[in-house]
Order: sequence, then C-alpha cells, then structure tokens
Amino acid sequence: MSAEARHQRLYSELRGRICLLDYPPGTKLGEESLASEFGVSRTPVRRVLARLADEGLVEARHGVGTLVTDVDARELGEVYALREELAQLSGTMTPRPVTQSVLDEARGLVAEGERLAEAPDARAFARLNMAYFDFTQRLIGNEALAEVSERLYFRTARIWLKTISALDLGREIEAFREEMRQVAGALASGDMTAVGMIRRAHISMSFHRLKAALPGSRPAN
Amino acid sequence: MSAEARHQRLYSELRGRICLLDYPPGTKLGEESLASEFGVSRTPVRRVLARLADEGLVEARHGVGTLVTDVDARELGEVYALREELAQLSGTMTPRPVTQSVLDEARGLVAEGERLAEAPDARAFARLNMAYFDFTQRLIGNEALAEVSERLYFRTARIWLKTISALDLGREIEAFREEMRQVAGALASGDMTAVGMIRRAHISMSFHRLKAALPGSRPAN
DNA sequence: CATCCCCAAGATGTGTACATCATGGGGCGT
DNA sequence: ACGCCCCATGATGTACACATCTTGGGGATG
Repeated sequence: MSAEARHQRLYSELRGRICLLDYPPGTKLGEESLASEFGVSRTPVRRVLARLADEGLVEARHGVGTLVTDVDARELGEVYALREELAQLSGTMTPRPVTQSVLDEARGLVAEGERLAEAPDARAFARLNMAYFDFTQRLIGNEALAEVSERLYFRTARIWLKTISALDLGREIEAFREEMRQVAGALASGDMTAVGMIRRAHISMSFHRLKAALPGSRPAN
Repeated sequence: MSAEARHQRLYSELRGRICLLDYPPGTKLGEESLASEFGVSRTPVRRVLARLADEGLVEARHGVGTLVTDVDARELGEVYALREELAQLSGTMTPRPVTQSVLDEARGLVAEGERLAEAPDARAFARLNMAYFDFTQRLIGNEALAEVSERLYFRTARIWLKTISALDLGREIEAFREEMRQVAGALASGDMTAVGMIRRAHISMSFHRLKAALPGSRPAN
C-alpha cells in the first residue's frame, strides 16, 4: 500500500474513533500504543496526529501526551452558526446536477432511517448521520465549500453525539428522519436551493435543542 | 524557544515565501536544504511541509520532492466565489465592536496605500494587501469564520500576485486603495454590514479583472 | 502531620540512518 | 543511428535512539 493511502486509512480511523466517542474528549492517544496497534513506527502516527491537531480534534502537549480536545459552548455556537450559512450556500452556489443515482441514494438513506427508528442506538445514529452528511457533501459543486464544510462538521461531531446521548434519542432520530425525507423530496423536484434551506433550518433547530442540554444551561446536573 | 513557537515561525516564513513568489509554483522545496538553512533537522521541517501540504500550498511526491502547487482556473474561481460569500458574512455574523484603535489602524492602512501609489511595487503591494487582510480578520467575531477565511486567502494569494504582475499594477493598486478608503469610511460610521458588502464587491471585481489575464482566456500570449 | 523539594517515569520533540521510490542518462542491442 | 533497458542518483517515507519537558509521588524537614 502506498504511503498516502496508509496515511488516509490511519487518519480516517482515528477521526472516526474520536467522533464516535471511542476516544472521548480528554482521552490520551499514546503514539507508541497506536504505532504498535497499526504495526508501524511512531513516525507515520505522528504525521496523522499532527493533521488532527491542525484540525483541532486533538492537542499535543510536550511531556504530557496527545489529548482529544473538548469544545466549549462559544466555539460550538460559532461553528454551528457558520455551518448554517454554508449549508444554505451549498444549495445556491453551483450545485451538482441531481441524477437518478442521487435520488436512489437519498431513498436508501431514508430507508436506513426507518430501520434506525425501529432499533434506536446512539452509535448507529451517528454512523447514519455521517453517511447522510457525506451524501450531502457530494451534492456540492464547489470543492472549496465542500472542504470547509467537512472540516467544520467533524470539528463538532463528537460534541453533538455526546450531547444527544443525554437528550431524547428517539426525538433526535425523528427530527433527523424528517430532515432526510424533506431533502429527498426537494431533490426529487430538483430544487437544490430548497435543499440548502432545509439543511440550514435543521442545523439551526438541532443546535437549539443542543443548547438546552449543554453544561451551564441547567442549574443542576 | 518552544517547539510550537519554532513551528509557527517556520510555517509563517515558508508560507510567506510561497505567497510572495520567492518560491513560485513548481519550485522544489528540499527538506535537507531548508533544514540546514534554519539550523534544524529534517524532522521539524517535515512537520511544517506536512501542514502546508494539508492546506494545499505544496505537494510532496515520494522520490521526487515537495513542490509548490499551482492553482487551476476552476479552483481559483471556486475559492473566490466562496471568499465573496464569507466576506459578506463577516460583516453580518457577530462582528467585533469598532474601537478607536481600529479606526486608527484603518487610517494607517490608507496612508500606507498612498505611499504605495507613489512608489508602485508588486511585492510591497502584496505585503500591504496581507496587512490589510489581517486587519479585516481581526474584525471578525466568529473564530471559525476567521480561520476558514484565512485558509482560503492564502490558498490563492500567490496566484493573485503572479497575475496582477501581468496586469496594470497601478490600476490594481488604485482599486485596492479605493477598497481601503471605502472600508475605512464604513468603519467610521460603525456599519459592519457595509464593510462586508464593500469587501465582497471588491473581491468580485478583483476576480473579474483577474480572469481576463488568466491563461486560456486569451488567444495569444 | 503537613509541606516542600527533588527526581524518576513517561510522554512528545528532534536528529539520524536506512528503506523506498521516481527519474534521467548512459550503455547495450539491433 | 536509434531505441530500449538498467541503474545511479537524489528525493521523500520510515524506524529508532536520544533530547527535552511535564507531572506526580516519595522522603526529608519544619
């Protein structure tokens, strides 16, 4: 396997573990232990950790360790506010044409949502949410916008997952299914502007529900 | 000096050289030569080059070298289109309050623009443009938006500089001075929304002038 | 018994030798 | 003379030893 392919695998794997809370915020990611797990030396592991650090998912402290970062309420609000705007923009700025395979995939995601509703599970929810996000990414015609959107999504995904586990999971899943159904409908009529607006609305509503469960917003825990 | 501070110095230095065309697109950045120049080993140099590669400014090819990347017309257009939107958003999304020191700094930049007009120079123009960009960055209250804006600015700054050197430099400087004057005026009245609109308009106009000089848009060279 | 100091342990940061890879030029065959 | 093959060369990628730094705990001291 090529060096870049290994790097991507390692990166995706670690990013996934962080965002699925296998490594919750505060976890120490030992370079040596990761190196032995993946059968490589510390060097390529450090290359991946450096990238994760540049993206704000981990923080390397000399003499201490590389720790998964937390996200405070202010930063979370800023990222969500920007994601709202970008979601809307993704519907208006040179969207990709809606092909039949896109519609099929949208229906497939809605079907997955139905299965999820029958067996609610936070981790499965997170995975489907990522698959749906990846789907929306592929509708974006502007690569720079897609890159920025992805960066922001993964920056707060773990906090979202951590918080909805404390909320009513069933209600969150229902809201998510409603978003996917609405997006699928808008796609069927080829209205990408509406898709952007729908996504923006749901990001906004999701954040409003999130805020209620954030530390500091409730007097008692 | 701490390790992170050295990293930042090296990163800023190399990014500056790339964006000021000391290292034009296609230049090979030898890890060994950079290491000896800065008096360190290849390891911290590689750490910086990896970051620059993640940001798209260089591309490391195994067995060949680490080359400064070029930006094709499509990508340039996408980045500029997104920068337009973000400039407008920076005026509407929780801008920072306009203090007296901000107004002083704006006047200082306008004065620098006057000096530049008296002695036109592409490199001095690029430096002042960066200082002005940094100034606008500090008006943004949303850190995520600021981070994304910076990423996109530096992604195409070298192409902008390369192209305006072929255009009428005096006219470009005049347009730039006009933007700074308009922004200074809007700041004096505390209208951040207007600042965002002005910046968006000038990014748009700058790109339209840029397109005319891009390879492929003219039959003969 | 509380407190302070010191250092051992373990983590990331750095230096260096070696592995791997792409490329261009020289030499052999036709 | 032309073309193909091979490999010397020099670049990035990897492994490992060592340097540097933070932290927490043990022991001397008041």
